[in-house]
Amino acid sequence: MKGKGSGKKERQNNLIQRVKADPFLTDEELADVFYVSIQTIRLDRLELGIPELRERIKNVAEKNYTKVKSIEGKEIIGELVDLNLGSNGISILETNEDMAFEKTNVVRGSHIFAQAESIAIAVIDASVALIGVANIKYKSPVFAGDKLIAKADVVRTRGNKYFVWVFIKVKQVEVFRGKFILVSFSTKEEEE
Amino acid sequence: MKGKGSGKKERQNNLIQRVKADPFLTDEELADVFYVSIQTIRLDRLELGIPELRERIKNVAEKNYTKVKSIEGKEIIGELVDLNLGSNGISILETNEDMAFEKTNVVRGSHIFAQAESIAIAVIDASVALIGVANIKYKSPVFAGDKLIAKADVVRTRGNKYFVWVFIKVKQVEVFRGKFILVSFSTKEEEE
DNA sequence: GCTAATTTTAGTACCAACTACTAATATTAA
DNA sequence: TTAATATTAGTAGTTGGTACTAAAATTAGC
Repeated sequence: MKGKGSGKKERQNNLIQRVKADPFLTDEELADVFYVSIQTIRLDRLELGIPELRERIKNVAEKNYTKVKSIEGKEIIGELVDLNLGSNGISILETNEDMAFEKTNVVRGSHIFAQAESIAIAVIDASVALIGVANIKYKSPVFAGDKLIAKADVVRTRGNKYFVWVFIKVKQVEVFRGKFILVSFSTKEEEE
Repeated sequence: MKGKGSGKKERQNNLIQRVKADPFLTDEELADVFYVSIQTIRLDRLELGIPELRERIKNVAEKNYTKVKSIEGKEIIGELVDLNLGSNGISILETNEDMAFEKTNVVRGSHIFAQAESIAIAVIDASVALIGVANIKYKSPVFAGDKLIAKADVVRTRGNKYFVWVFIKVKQVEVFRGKFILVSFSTKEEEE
């Protein structure tokens, strides 16, 4: 056996890793990496079902194109399953490992907060709403993959202030509760 | 003049819009859209400095590749500019319109919360930290483009509980304050 | 209306990064 | 040493282009 990690199997395993780590490598570059010919790389890709460079790039572009939008562009975090304006609402958020800390797989608090904030804003019957105060408590850690069910209830309204309670549960177990005081702005035009 | 929005200028303006809206269109498809030849589309792209399909896809892929990571993969939100473990820390977060509500340009509370949570976790000297309770207040709205400066101070430590205050300011004006009670887990191996 | 300028098409050669295929050469195993 | 497996070489064809030349169509100016 030769110096590198020779042998077909090893090379193919490494190839999978390489391509996953950097999908922007051409067959030629990969051939250089593994000290084999382009043809060998192509045979490997064929056997492993790895698409060609352009396909890979396209996949990354397409996946992320919608992904980015759904993360930062969405006005509501989680899926709204029930909503009675001015009264209550329910939203569901499926968590995944991208939302969690690498080491522990525990979902970052901000994602849970985002769902809660989002449903709280959605439930009040005002065009523009902002959080004034929030009093929140994380009761137990949420792990990647957990399905979060958030219930929001408007408990009081006073002028442009709304008091909303939000409870989030995972499999009937409460993992978060928060009291939000939302303030709705009158849409005053352009004030610098 | 013909039916569609004929004229070079109009077509080119529309072309810019089209390509921006969907970067995955080939010259051929664009030619069909505007009822002109492929050559015309290519001249237009040349004049407008619009790169070819593959370049566009690559750009989307590359931009989002790092972008997605920086949004959801990052362990710390904002840039850590000062950190004294167990005592205090400062982070800076540049906001943009992606973080804000479309209508009002007001930055979503969850982003501010995320910065605060993140610096609070960073500042305590424990490998794994989770929020137990947070008592927070948004003092005035933050607009897209504002630079958020977050200061965290550990005010008390009791067993595995840490009490951290976080203040966030925009141009010396306080926009957020929050009291976090963080709980550090002893890294118990694999408990299902 | 007629010429000149502009715009649009057509057509060719060439490129990158492939696929799909055939065939030869190395390497390894029995 | 022969058979099986793995690797390399080489050709033709594909997509979605660039870069270029040249002809045809359209429009503007007078």
